[in-house]
Amino acid sequence: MVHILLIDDHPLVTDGIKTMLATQEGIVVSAAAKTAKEALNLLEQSTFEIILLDLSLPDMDGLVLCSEIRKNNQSSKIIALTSTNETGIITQFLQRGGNGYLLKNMERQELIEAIEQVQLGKIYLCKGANEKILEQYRNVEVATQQAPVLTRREKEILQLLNEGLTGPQISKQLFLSPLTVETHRKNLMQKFEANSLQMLLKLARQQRLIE
Amino acid sequence: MVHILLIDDHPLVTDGIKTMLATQEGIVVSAAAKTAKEALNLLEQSTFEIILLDLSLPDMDGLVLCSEIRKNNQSSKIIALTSTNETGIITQFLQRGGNGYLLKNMERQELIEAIEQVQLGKIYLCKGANEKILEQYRNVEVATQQAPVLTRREKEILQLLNEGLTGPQISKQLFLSPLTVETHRKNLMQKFEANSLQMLLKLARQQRLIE
DNA sequence: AGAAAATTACCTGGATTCAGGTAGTGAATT
DNA sequence: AATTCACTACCTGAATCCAGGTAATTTTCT
Repeated sequence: MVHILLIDDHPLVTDGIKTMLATQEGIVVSAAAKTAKEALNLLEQSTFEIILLDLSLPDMDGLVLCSEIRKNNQSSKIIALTSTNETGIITQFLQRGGNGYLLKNMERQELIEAIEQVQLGKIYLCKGANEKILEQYRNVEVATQQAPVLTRREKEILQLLNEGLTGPQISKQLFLSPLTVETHRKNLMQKFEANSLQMLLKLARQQRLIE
Repeated sequence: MVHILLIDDHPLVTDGIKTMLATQEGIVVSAAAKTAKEALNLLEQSTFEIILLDLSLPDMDGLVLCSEIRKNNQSSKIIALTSTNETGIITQFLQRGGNGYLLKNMERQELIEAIEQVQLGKIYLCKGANEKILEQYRNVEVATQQAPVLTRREKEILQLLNEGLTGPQISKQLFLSPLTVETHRKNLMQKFEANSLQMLLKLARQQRLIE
């Protein structure tokens, strides 16, 4: 049996969802909260496989609540309920460990599909949200030149440079001479035709070699 | 009637797809090419609503061919056919103007669904590809601390630093003393608690203040 | 086995960054 | 009128980066 916690301050929405799921076998709305505080209390007492979370709550930002829930609970699947598709919200929600994103005017069938998908460990986004995410890729300019071929060591050092480490710090981490790290850095910059570390990282990022 | 150009050097695949679509009303495979060269020739002579493109061709990288096709043709919808789901390939394909991404072992139903979706101007990704894209969002850590408040000048300099300019280069561009730029850089690093330029840019990027 | 590529390490010297200050000017706020 | 903030500019000294090399050892490929 899949147990659901419903977090929303609009009775209309909670009633609607309860009705949608009433006839569905294997799924039961076993608790409902009108505020973030209430929800966190409920989560201390019991566990739920699915959490349906309205992102606009009276007492706390829904995104923050999502992070809070994730802090103490890695297993529950969190599905956001919102009224609008906004790229920034969607990406932030995903970053905070959300599993699904639905508009409140969804169909019954979509809700059930979403619950099933996230149960399987997948991410479910409603059509609009999915498209917003994909659109982001369109506006990135294509790297004009070929990405240079890097050796294993070079990739490794590029990675560490990108994490903000300095040459000497890297040399300690990899048990290498600082001079060796510098040689690799120099070769990287030559391959990318960069003349500063920032430029190197910027170019490598454009080629999707890091981050 | 939807006209399809099929670009693939494996007879098995082209035959399979032709068979899949033979019984489908409103869709016809009206040309097939085994190489990129052939494909480009065909595209000079006629236009196609849909282009099914194998990304591993003998004479040209499929991604490059995708860009080539888009250069002279904004209206055709390009659907990639591949054997593997690789994040880098998927994102690059989308950036180069691709519209759909399918694995070669797809079902007939999925192929038709994909063709319909891209015809409507949407992007169709096979399940695996969609998941790869979404996974990317997971690995971005959420900014833990508050973004510091920056002054106008600081934002400006942060921006230029991010573009890969060095302190002295910025000073020339803004008609400032190099020492002044350095002061701003120093203040920025203090505000972000960074101890290197890369770290500063990394943190600022996490806070979505740049890029 | 031999060639090519990768990895390691060093040298020199100039440029830039980093960290710790101080200080004057102008604009906005209280 | 006094204070705060942003912007400007400077000083010192150490650390790091950048650019141009050379060179020995190991790994990888043919």
